Amino acid sequence: MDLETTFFMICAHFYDISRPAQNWKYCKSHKITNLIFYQNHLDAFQVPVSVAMMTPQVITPQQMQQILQQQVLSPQQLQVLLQQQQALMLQQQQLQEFYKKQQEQLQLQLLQQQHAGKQPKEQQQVATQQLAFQQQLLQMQQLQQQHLLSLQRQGLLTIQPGQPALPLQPLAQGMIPTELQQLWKEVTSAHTAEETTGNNHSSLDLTTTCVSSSAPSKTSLIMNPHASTNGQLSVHTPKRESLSHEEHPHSHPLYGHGVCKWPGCEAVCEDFQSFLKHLNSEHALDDRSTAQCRVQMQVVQQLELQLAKDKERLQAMMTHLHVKSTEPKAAPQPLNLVSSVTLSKSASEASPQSLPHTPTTPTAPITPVTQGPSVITTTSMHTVGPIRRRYSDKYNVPISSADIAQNQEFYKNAEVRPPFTYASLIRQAILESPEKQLTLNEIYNWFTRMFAYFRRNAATWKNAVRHNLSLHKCFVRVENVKGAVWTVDEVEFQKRRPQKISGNPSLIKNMQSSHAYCTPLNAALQASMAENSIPLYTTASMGNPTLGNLASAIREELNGAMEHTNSNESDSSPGRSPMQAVHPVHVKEEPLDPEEAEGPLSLVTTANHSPDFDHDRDYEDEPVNEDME
DNA sequence: GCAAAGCTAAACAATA
DNA sequence: CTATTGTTTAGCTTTG
Repeated sequence: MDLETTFFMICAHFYDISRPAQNWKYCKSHKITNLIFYQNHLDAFQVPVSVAMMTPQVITPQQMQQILQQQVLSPQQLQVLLQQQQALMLQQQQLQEFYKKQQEQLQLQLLQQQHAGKQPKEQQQVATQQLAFQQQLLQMQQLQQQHLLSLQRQGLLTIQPGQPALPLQPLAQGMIPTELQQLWKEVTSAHTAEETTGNNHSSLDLTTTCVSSSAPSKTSLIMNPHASTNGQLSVHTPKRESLSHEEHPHSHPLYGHGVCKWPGCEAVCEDFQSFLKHLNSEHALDDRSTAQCRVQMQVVQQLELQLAKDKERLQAMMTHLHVKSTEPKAAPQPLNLVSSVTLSKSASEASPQSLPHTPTTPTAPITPVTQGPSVITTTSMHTVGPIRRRYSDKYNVPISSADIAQNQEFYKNAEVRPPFTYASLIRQAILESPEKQLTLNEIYNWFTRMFAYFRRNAATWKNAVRHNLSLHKCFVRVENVKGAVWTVDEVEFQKRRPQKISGNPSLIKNMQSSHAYCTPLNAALQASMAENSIPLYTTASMGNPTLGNLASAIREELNGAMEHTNSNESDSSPGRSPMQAVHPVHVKEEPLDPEEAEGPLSLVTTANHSPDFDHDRDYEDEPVNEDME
C-alpha cells in the first residue's frame, strides 16, 4: 500500500468522505504534502531568520513596516529614530550649504587677491592656499566629529535613558555648521589657552559670545533660571549663583540620586552639601566648564528645534487624521490590529501636549498613514511589496465584521496589509453583500475597494483568493443564472476557528470586555445562542450598524468560545448555517450532505433584503454595476 | 518536533 | 484566441 493510499484512508476517517470532493481532497493533498515534505526534508527545516536590529540611521521601508507591525520599538524609540532621520537630512543639507559658502568665500578671496596682484606666481600661491584651506576645513570637520565623539564618550552629551544606543552624530551634526565650527574653535582654543597660558582669558570670550548670542534669553534660561529677568546677561555671577543653587537645597538639577549630574561627571556625593562642595571645586567657572556648558547649550537648542519641528509635524498629521477619522461611522475601537494599536500608541505618547483632541478620540483611524505618495510613512510601508505574513496571524481568526468595519477607513487609505486571512476577508466580503453571495469579480472588487493594500500585486492576491475559495470548504460555489457565485458556509467557517482560538481565551475576554458597553446585547446574544439557534444574520435587522457590527463581533467571539468549550457540538447541532438552505439555485455538482442540506434556519431570507445593509452598499456600487453587464 | 493553517506560485482545465 | 475562473499541487513560514 503506497503512502498516498494510506493517507487517503486515514483522511477518510477524519473527513466525511461523502462531502464534496474538495473537502477531503484538501485534507489529503495537504497532509500528504506535509508528510512527504517532512519525510524527505527532515534536514531542511529552516530556522526563520529574525531580522537583525537595524542601525538606527538607516531604516528601509521594510524595516519600518516591520517595526510598526512587530512592535519592536517603543514609541519613544520610534520618535528617536524619526529624529535621527531628520537630523541626518538636515545635516546633509547644512553640510552642502556650508561647503557652498566656503567655496564662495574662497572665490571671493581669490578675486581679491587677483585684484591685488596679478602675477601668475601669486595666483599659484592663492591656489595652493585655497587647497590648504580646503584641507584645513576637512581636517576641522574631522576634528569636530572626533571632539563630539569624545564628548559623547565622556557623557557630556547625555541621551535620554532607554534609547537604543543613540549615536551622537545625527544630533550634533544637525547643528548649523558655522555654529559648530565656532563652538569647536572655542572649545579647542579654550583647551589650548589652558595649556599654554593657564589663564582664564577665554572665559571672557565666552561671556561676549554668550551676550552676543542670537538667543540670549534662551541662553540665560539654560545657564541660569534666575537670570531670565536680567536683561543684560552677565554670565559670571549668575552662573555662579545658578551653580550654587542654594535656594533649592534638594532639587538641584545637577544633583540626583547622590550623583553629580554634570555632564560626564557622575561623581558620587553623599549629601547635598558635599555635592555643592564638589560643584564649586570641580565645576567652577573655568574653561572646561564653560566649554561644556556651551556644548550643552547647543544640544539643548538643537533638541528644542527638533522637538518643535516634530511637534508641528505631528500636529499636522493629527489634524489631517482627525478630519479623516470623523468620516467613518462611530467606530471608537482600534480593536485587535497590531499595527494600528502600536501606531496610535506611539502617536499619542509622542507628544500628548500637542494633541488636544486625541484623548477623547481613540479611534482606529489614528494612523500616521496619510494618503498620497508624498508621505513617508505610507509609501515606505507599502513599497515593501508582497509581505509574507509579517503580521501576527493569531489575531486573524477572530475576524469579525466589526474588526473590518471599524478599521475600514484605515485600510482603505493605508497600504498596510490587513491582519486578516484571505479566508476571513472573503467571508466578510460575501457576508457584507446584500445577497450573501458574490461573484469572484465582486470579491476582487471588494478587496480593492476596502483595502489599499490590495490595489497592488493583483495577480498574487487574486490567485490567493481563488485558491482560498477552492480550498476551503466553507466557501460554496453556487451556480446562478448569471453564472457562479460564492457563498459562505458559516458552520464550516466556524469549525475552523476553535483550534486557533483555543490557545488564546484571553483574546475572547479582551474582545468582550472591549465591547463592554454593549453588555445588554452581549447577554442577549449569549442567551440566544444558548438556545442553540444561532441567529447568524440577525445583525442585519438591527438598526444601528455599529451596534450590529459589534454584536456580530461578539457573537462570533462567543461562537468561537462556545465551540471551543463543547468541542464538536456544532457538528450535530441544529445551529447549522442557513446558507445552504437558502439559495434555491443549483448547487455545484457534488451533492451536499443531506444533513447539511436541511439547514433548519432560514433567518437569512429575512435578512437578505434588509435595508440595513445599505451602509455597506456604499462600497458596492462598482461591482453591482459591473455585474449588470 | 510536529501538525495545522496560511500564503505564494504555478500548472492546468474549463469556460466565457 | 484570450482572459477569466476554478482546481490542484508544491514549497515554504508561522503558530500552537
